Amino acid sequence: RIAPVIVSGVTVENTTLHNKGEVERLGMSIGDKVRVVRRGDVIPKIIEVLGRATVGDLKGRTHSDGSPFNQELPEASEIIVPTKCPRCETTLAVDGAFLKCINLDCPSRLERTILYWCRKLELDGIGEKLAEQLCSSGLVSSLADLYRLDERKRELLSLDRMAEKSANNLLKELENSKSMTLSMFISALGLPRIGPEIATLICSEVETLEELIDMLQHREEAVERLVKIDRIGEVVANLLLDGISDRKESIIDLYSKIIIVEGRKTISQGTLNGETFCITGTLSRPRKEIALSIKAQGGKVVSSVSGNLDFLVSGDSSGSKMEKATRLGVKIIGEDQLDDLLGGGILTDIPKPRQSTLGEF
DNA sequence: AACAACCCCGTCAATAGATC
DNA sequence: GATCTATTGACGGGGTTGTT
Repeated sequence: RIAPVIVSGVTVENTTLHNKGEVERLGMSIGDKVRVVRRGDVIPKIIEVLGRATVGDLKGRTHSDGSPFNQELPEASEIIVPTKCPRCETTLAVDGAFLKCINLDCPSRLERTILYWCRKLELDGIGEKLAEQLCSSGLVSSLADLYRLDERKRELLSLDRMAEKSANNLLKELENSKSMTLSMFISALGLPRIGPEIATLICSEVETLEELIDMLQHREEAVERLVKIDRIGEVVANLLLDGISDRKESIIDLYSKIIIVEGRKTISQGTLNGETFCITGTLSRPRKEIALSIKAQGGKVVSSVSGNLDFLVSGDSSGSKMEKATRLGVKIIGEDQLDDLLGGGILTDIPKPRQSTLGEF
């Protein structure tokens, strides 16, 4: 945490140091004065230590809402790298540049697992606070427990800021997001390095969870089989198998609570077969909608510009992506041209918006 | 009715590490 | 060595819901 400072228009009070290496590189201590910039005008980053801060440095600082910053200047002291998880006291393990808590039952990890699952499935309504409450109240101690909340509504209602309406919304969200493809299921588990892309690749080879679990029995064969998939190497294969194996019971439990649906095999049907798109700037429709239209035609939507990108779909006031695309010679198109590419399918391919007003009255 | 708490979204770059 | 995936991170605005 830093004393509030205005950087390119916003008040910054928090900024990450990422890992131990970064702290060492900067040679930083608590109580130092630092220079903060915002990468891409968004994420704050400390780029330099400017020596010790003084009381005078803190004069006249305000939070973003205008209220004064009253915190004292902390005594100068070294940053102590933790050796134990601040939450569960488990000894931390070094994982590359990072320190990790390896206790699968660590409450912090459970909360993150829940949040990750919900975000991946676009299950709205569970944020940090609720996740924390669900866990600490004992209502939820595994992902599968989320799907048991309907049986424990009374207890659910006893949580903070949780009354009838919120509870019903939550239960409905849970119910509505029960169906998913196997690759969704796998990627939403949040196993390290197993994201949507890798999960999809795996599902092109392994068709059911049962099959995957059976593979655990013959480890070497399993690795061999997975490594045959293009872009999957030994490391990822082992991470997947370990990840599943470590959580086997709870994954099976969770699996029994949800519904696996067939993935769209027709995914590459369409006019945009295999073309990649990146969307930037302000457009006339929500990004999500545009992305869906593109995908419906077999196109792929990525979040960053690289030399391999086929099209940058650019709206108004697009920033650095535009610049990068120009530099790399990526074709830049507007919404009109995208519509042309989509072949007028644009209106039929997007899912119906929620008809909550007109239809119901 | 006013206020407070919470959640979601949009914004984007920079890592580290894996794979080929 | 080039290219890709996955992940993280901070803030403010806007919407919804709960509480006073």
